[in-house]
Amino acid sequence: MARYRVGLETRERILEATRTLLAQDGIDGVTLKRITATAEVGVGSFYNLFDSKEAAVFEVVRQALDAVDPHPGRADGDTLEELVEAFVAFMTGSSTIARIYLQLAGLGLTDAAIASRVLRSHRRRVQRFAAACRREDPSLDDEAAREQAETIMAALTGLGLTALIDPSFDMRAHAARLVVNGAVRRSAPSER
Amino acid sequence: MARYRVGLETRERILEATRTLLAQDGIDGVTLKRITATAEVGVGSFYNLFDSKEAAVFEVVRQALDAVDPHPGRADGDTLEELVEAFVAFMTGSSTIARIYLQLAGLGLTDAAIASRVLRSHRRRVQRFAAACRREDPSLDDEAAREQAETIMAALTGLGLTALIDPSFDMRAHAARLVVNGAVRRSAPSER
DNA sequence: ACGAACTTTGAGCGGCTGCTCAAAGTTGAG
DNA sequence: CTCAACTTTGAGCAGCCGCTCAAAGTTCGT
Repeated sequence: MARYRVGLETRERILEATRTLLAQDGIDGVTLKRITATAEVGVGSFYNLFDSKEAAVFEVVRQALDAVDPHPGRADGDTLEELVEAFVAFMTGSSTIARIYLQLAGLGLTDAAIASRVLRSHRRRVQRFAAACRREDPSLDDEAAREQAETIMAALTGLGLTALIDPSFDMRAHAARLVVNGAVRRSAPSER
Repeated sequence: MARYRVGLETRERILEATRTLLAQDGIDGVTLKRITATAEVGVGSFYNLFDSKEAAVFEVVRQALDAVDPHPGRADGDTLEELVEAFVAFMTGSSTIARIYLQLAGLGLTDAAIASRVLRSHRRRVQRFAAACRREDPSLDDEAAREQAETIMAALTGLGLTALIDPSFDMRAHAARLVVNGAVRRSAPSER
């Protein structure tokens, strides 16, 4: 849509404004008026570059979901520690985007379109974690590795949510406990 | 506000309608028109019984938060298994209320008023879990028990979120793994 | 420097929002 | 049965929402 340099810059300003407002005030705080005011752009310019308000929000959200994965290029290689650390860093460091990510997951509870986007990214991440689990403990079969990955990821998500709501919560310490003697211990004794 | 029998019944119908809509369509799906239409009540009647739309939503939400605690009367006594099972049952069983609960946590990310309500209920629950942890393993000091409780609760919240978004996710199995050989194992070896 | 392609602008549209209020109807204690 | 207290009703208000469009301005290959 944007072909000239100025158009692309305006597009970036709009996305940046949308991202800021999403993180600051949540999905309800994002109105067209506020986006265009923050981006210092006329309402018409917005519709030159995006089909709808929803389109801009989705674009921000897509970028947010992508940002959760460390080393997206490296096909295989991240260790479990790296993956966990990357997730913790994402939650505690770039809390702006993390807030969007978690609020999105919440919205997925009642919006099927959002849910499918969240789930797709979630499943991709489960695979990365599962692969790391198998590298850590080759005796695991595919299914066990996947289950272990689901558990650790769900736990990390919950820890992140708590950390963002409660500033005094030390997510890194709790995540470390999970990994060292928690759900993803190296040699799972697991008797049923 | 409501003093006559009919008034109380209308109040209940409104709360029920609000609860249903909140769970079905999320916070954005709840409009005054839809509430009053679902409850089969005039708009004016609504404002006889509630100060604002927000007041009705908060009331539903308060009830939802209270519903997370099992045996609220029993001052001390629930075992860790009971607490975990109650949380799992809440998430998988009464998914209507569970959805409200989790979406509320998401909203707490950007709304300070909601955050403080969520945090208060969260902290109360941490105390119950921590007490259960100490009963399980009396060698724990207060601080260690609290941290263990925070970890297991955050993990359970994350598992619940995943379970509500992904219907194929078996929350009970994953929660069991957490408790049996996970974050809350009975004798914490914990070397740093 | 020309001029087609691209970008900017904001008043205004239709629609939905939460909410008010005066008039009519219902309840239930005495 | 009486009647004050309580409840119901919905048209309508002010205000915000996402969005359109025609006119004016800017960019940049030629």
